[in-house]
Amino acid sequence: MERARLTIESRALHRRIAEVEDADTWVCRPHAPGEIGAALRGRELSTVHRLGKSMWVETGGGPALGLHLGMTGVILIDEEPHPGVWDRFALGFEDGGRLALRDRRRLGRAVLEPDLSNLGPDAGEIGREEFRRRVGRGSAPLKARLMDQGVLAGVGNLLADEALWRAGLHPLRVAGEVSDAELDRLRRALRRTIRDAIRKGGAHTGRLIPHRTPGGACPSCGTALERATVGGRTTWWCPAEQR
DNA sequence: ACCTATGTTGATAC
DNA sequence: GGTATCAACATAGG
Repeated sequence: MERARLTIESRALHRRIAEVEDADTWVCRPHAPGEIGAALRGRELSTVHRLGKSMWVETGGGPALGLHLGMTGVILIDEEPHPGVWDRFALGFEDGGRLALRDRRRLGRAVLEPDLSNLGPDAGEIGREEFRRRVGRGSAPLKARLMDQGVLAGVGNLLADEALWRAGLHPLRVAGEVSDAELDRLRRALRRTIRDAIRKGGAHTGRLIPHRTPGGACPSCGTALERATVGGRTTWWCPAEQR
């Protein structure tokens, strides 16, 4: 999502919106077709922000446009519409260019004035004390706690596996029983993981990620990785190094 | 054909 | 209230 934000920041700001493709009522829910268009036509994108996996674009006095990529969404600027039907939402600019949300699975969202009140602080920015307070509590598995967007915004399945592996912490540990020293270690690993992911282009660039597959081994010690469902998501970890 | 998987998240049930 | 489960989407692969 930070990649998408930077793309918009560098290539789409200060361009005037001439038309809006908002006919997909699933991706644009709860808006009716034409509603986003009516609100944004004639506006210019002024600034773009991100909190965790959510992004919003301010439109110089108009309503903010919230964008979410779901699992398969990507932001494209000035690209031709895909031959298929994967462009679920788009802004057409006065200069002839275009900003598109291309999303095969349609789990992404485009919405006016997005509600961000259920999100915790950004996972890459949170301080030590608040991280301890928010993550180190409850009876849920540590990984589930990490991925709870109300606790911490921005950690998805891959990032969680990668950060826990780097920190040497078992995903099934009870969150409330993790020590402060371990939480500090986890926060540092998570920060590093997020920065690396942003720099390299995504959470899939992590070191553990390529090995999250049947027969995969820990890239550090060679032990066969274990797999289970944790927090509803497929989870891989090294039984030798993560405790 | 049927079942599984997926860089997510919301509504719902216990 | 916190936690777990299922459903929403579309596609690919065994």
